[in-house]
Amino acid sequence: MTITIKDVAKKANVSIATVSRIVNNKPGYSKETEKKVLEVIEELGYHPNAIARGLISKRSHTIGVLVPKLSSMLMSEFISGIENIAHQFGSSVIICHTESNGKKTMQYLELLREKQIDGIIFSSEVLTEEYYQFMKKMDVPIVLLSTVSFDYPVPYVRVDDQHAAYTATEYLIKKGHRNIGMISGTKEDVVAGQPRIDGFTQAMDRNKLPVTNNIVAAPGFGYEDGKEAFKQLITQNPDVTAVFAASDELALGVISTAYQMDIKIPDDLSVIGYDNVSLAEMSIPPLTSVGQPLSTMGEKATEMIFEMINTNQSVESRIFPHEIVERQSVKELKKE
Amino acid sequence: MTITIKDVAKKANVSIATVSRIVNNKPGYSKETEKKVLEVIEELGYHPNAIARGLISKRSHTIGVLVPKLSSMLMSEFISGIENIAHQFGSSVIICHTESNGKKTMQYLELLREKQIDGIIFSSEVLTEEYYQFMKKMDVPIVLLSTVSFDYPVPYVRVDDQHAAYTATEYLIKKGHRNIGMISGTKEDVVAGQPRIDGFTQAMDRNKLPVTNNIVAAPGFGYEDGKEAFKQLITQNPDVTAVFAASDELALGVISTAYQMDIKIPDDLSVIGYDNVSLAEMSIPPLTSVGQPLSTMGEKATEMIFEMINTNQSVESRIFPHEIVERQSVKELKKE
DNA sequence: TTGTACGCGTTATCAC
DNA sequence: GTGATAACGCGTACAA
Repeated sequence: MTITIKDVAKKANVSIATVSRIVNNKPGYSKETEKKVLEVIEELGYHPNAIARGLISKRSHTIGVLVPKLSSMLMSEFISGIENIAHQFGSSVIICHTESNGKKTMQYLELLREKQIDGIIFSSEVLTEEYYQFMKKMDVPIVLLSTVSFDYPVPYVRVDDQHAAYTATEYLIKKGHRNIGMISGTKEDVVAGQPRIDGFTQAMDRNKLPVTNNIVAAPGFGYEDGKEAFKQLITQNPDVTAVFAASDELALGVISTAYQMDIKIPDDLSVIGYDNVSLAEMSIPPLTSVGQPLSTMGEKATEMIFEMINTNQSVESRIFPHEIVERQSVKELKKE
Repeated sequence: MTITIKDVAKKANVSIATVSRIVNNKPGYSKETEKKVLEVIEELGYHPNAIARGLISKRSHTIGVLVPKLSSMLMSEFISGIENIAHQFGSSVIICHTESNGKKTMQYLELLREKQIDGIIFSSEVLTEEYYQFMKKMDVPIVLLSTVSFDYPVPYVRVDDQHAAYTATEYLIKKGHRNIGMISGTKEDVVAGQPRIDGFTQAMDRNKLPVTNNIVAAPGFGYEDGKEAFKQLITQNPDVTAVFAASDELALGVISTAYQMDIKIPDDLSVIGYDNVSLAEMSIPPLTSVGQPLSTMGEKATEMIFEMINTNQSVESRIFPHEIVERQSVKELKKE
């Protein structure tokens, strides 16, 4: 038997309306009745039922977050920021790990619709037509986190991947490297794949450095992917002096493989990663990486959701700055 | 304007009762009306409102998960398993990162109560009196994941930490090590601290190996903690040939510091970690570790929650087996 | 300042 | 087979 507002009202000899006012700090009651009701509430251990409230207010105080199951390092930092802000706004967060599987994503979206969530942070895959149409019908605020949409007017929070890749490459070049390899994602990946490749080639081009057999596209962004890709890279281009990896796990893979091949990092080979997850500092040697303010980005995305909820109009997208976090995996190459 | 069961009923010229029956597959309607109603549902794009349903059924189809903000590596694997099963049961998961801060934990518990969640997986800190009493009043199933309670009858899912630590230590001893150091958690930590220390000393004792200055208690289980602790260990006991670290991150810290001190792993020093998170395989050299079936444990805990919900009675606790995952950070010590 | 009564969207219990 | 109608727990016009 859960105890309800009625029980309080009865015991306090007031109407449920009065109790409701007091609970919600709406004006319209005397100090005395307040005191009395508060006492009864305490005595009975009454607590409002958010479900019943939600039915009226049409707000569930819950937001949904769609993230890919992979790359959990990245996501846990995003989620940390998201949850932090959501909690400040008195809302909770439902995490949906989509394992970049279209079907499961749709299942989750249906779940979120049923639950009447107040907003969605979409951080998986690309925003496809199917997802977009579905969410649009749900009629709740959406923001894209570290993802892009093709043609739909959905605000996003991310870094400029191409620019970041450009910066990383140029960093390597400034350190004196000429023959630089890249372990990239796939070209089909319009978020973390092609743009970073573009940034890389752009930097190489502007510095009049050839890009012939320098790029190996890994099927994913994981550690094993990095190992395999590096083997291929070193085979097709044995003279590389530096590698730009499109993720930190990828970078760890190359470091590991290099270690096995007795290639010293950074003496024989410089390596720079991407994302600057906590892993990076734990690497041996500590990994220089392109840092994104992951937690902050998660926070901003969440703030945008609530702003959209409260103002009922869209907000501006936000590109966050990236930075090179220098550690010890890159070495300056002496001119000869 | 969300469209409701009423809209469907009106348009289909039936009562809302009939629509409800059809939506929920309750008997009591003809094939024809079913067809008609289904068409209207499709046409209008009607979807039941889980909040309204929850108000009646008293089930929110949501479970709450309390996890510490730290040790996110561990937690993300737990959560993966939890979410997987929860989704199979048609429920969603609210994650609450408690940052092992008593106040925030209570705030979250209050949030979960308001939201009328159906069950709680508690995986932070120790289950204190305060938490237990609160949750007990909520009157929902609870299971402890990788945690213990003092005296309360709450089912749990975990490994036998003491035994696992014993196994790890004995593994090192079998490899010929005699002077073995341990980087532990704090003694006050009755979950991952003292039990692992006990397992360690027990193994040492049984093998008649002295434990004098072999143990350094780190304040936490992180990378930096490991670095600091190892510095202390190597100072107070320069002859250690092997180290048992109470977490993988701790182990990475010792490997890193050892590397800086030009101590070769595993040639000069063997290291074994604990948890076997994904990090372990990415270490250089790959880290031998005591593995827990993290994802499976999360799954089991969740299954237990739903069993308790459905049967309305408690379930048995479950101790999962651990295993030594051999990689390359431990070397057999030659007898002299 | 306070109470009455209706509605939120749904399910369940009756009648018919 | 089908349809009113009363809950579920709460917020809020409106009236008093």
